[in-house]
Amino acid sequence: MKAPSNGYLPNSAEVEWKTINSELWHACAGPLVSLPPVGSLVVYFPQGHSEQVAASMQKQTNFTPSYPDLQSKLICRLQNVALHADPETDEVYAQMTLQPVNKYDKEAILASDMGLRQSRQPTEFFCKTLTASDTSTHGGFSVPRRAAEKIFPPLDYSMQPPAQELVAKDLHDTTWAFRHIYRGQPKRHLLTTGWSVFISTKRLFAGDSVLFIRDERQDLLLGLRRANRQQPALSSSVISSDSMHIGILAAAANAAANNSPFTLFYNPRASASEFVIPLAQYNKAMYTQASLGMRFRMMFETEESGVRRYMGTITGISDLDPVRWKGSQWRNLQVGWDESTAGERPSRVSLWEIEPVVSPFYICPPQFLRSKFPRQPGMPGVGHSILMSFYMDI
Amino acid sequence: MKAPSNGYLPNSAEVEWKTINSELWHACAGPLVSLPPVGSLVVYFPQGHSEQVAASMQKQTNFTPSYPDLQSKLICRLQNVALHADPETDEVYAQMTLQPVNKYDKEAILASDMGLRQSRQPTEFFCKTLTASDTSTHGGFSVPRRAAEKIFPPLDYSMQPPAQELVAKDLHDTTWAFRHIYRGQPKRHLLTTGWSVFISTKRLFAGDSVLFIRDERQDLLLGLRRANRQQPALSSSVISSDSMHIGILAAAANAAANNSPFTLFYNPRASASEFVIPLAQYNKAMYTQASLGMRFRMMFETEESGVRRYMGTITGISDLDPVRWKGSQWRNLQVGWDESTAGERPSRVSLWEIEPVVSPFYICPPQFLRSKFPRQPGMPGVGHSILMSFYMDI
DNA sequence: ATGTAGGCCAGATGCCGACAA
DNA sequence: TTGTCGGCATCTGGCCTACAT
Repeated sequence: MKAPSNGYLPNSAEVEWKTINSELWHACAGPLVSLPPVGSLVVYFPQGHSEQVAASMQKQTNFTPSYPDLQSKLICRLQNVALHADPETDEVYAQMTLQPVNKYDKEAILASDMGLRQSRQPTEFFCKTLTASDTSTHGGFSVPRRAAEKIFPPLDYSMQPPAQELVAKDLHDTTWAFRHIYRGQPKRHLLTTGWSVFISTKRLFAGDSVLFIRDERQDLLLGLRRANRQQPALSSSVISSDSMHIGILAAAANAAANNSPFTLFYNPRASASEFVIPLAQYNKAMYTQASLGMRFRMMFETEESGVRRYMGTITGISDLDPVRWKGSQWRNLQVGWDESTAGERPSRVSLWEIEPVVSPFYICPPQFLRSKFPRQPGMPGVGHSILMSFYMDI
Repeated sequence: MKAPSNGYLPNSAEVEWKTINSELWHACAGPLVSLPPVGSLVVYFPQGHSEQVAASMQKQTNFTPSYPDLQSKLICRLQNVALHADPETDEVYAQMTLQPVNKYDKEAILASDMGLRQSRQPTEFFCKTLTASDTSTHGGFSVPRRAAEKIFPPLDYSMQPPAQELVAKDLHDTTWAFRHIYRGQPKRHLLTTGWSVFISTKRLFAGDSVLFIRDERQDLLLGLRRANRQQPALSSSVISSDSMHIGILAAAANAAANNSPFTLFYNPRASASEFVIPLAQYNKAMYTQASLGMRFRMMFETEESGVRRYMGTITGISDLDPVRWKGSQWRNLQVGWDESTAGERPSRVSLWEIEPVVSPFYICPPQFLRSKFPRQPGMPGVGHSILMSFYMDI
């Protein structure tokens, strides 16, 4: 599982090898991001983009593109995944090549059994949101005690003061060196020399996060996640995102019509919700009968790169865009949240994002499920086994 | 012709008003950039992009998109133009909405008579390429004498030393203040206080250019043009440019098939050659019979934002991409240049970029022209009048 | 346990004329 | 005419501890 000279790749058998360190990429992408394995089937929901595009396009040009050939979902085979990081911002993104699949044949089911791959969090890492002091020109970086002891090589505490040089590599294989010192009253771990050039070169500010991970070879890797600063109005995202999204819709429509592959870019930290879903995950969700008042849990990322589940209730089921994407399941569930810090959580979610909280009484009998989701020709009857594994997962 | 509070717009009757200062935008775009007026007909040559896309796509994914419905050119009505500037880089670009036109009807000819609009250079402006001293932290900006006397408000030379504060606005309406002082031995104009923050905030380096223009209200405007630095490999341009270009091809193909409008972005300083050509300019070029050995002139931009013509000879006529865009006229002329500083000038150009150098003996009789470019059904016979105006223009 | 402020020194910033191309 | 350098005053950057939360 080891790539020759650049860390190791969890999915190296399936993911094309790139110079990007895959473990660091996933750490930067966050704990909730899991890319489907190459060769699997995925569901691509174009309206995930359309929603955002329509708003900005209408502002800009009073014109909304329409692609009548494009269904609200598109089942594809994932031909290729490549990991990238923007050299300016270190923003991580993935490039996927998708081949539309027309027939819902047996191969589809087999491939769907490849299932989801959990994105393993690196075993040893920490993530800290930068404070004003961390980013000031006046001083260095204050390392949380547990983090320093877990991740950094142990200091020689017989020295006065204990200190060493740390070397870490970022996603572009650029090397950064820091002086790690343990001093002050009370004693603390600090990064001094080298820290300010890192901060200024990467253009980091208070609120952004840095993460250090230690790989199997004890090498230090250094990633970052920028805070979601509001984009300046009429920014380059007009080009790089809107135009891209329009292009994605057009390319998907074209690819579906011609049975040809197309490429899209997935930026996990820019788009809050997935628009490429592993077919297994989608199928699993389709066995859930969503209903008003249904209780569910959903995972969110914490500031320290962990996950936490919040509970909510389905308050409505309706099309997000009844005109252009009627009957689409993309964010068709309106939800309320138990905890009142509401602004942070979305008011609309999709069925495959949530985990229903079920009591045995709420299990729908299989025959009801089949009547709502009739078995496709050539699709073997796997309802029970999937149903079982589904409940076992919860 | 004046917009209420933000400079004036040369094309204000036709170009939608934006918060971008149009005069400064055109100055930054360069003397050779002229946008066609809204409402006119333009020819869109998709392969201008395809050429670049194919190379990078094959590197990335071993997959070249193909859009069989897309002809090598697409006649469109220009519905809208908006001017923008990237807030990070100040790179100027235009956003155009194009409606494909299927019929080559009379309206097309009338619209084509709207002709080209010359991009007027601002009357009072100067452009200087920054030296190492200009960008060093050690000092300020040395203003060329003629430039300072032409553009800046006159100094009070009775002061010792003569000095004043200059205030200028950039494309984002951000205000910059500089101390303008006339001192030294020999005397010279310098910008001191305020200059270094401008340099560092805009991230300018030796080789980049700044330009000061004075508008009709005597206000100073401040633009910049970055040197063509080589892009870092696998940069964000993979997203913002390649994906965009693919999207443009797909969107154009879709729009042509559905007779619907599409939007594209035109970055005049990134793409060396036009891919949106005013129909009048195209038609005019089509009355030129290109032949091996033909002499021509072509305009290029000088470093100081002027233009100069170089002479060359047509050395070959061949398809740029014989497989996918057979018979396309986009850069189908291979050329040699008279002056031997060859590397700077392209080896392939398109017919509408050049000005043939003709002697009376080389004028083709009209009947020959007609046999090569047969009159379209419904297209009135305007050959002679256009032919005349063409030669008069030279 | 860790964020921020004050002290203090070294090195960078930035204004100047000299000189040369 | 204007690019670069040496001289020099000033200010910021950056390492340290103290103190507060």
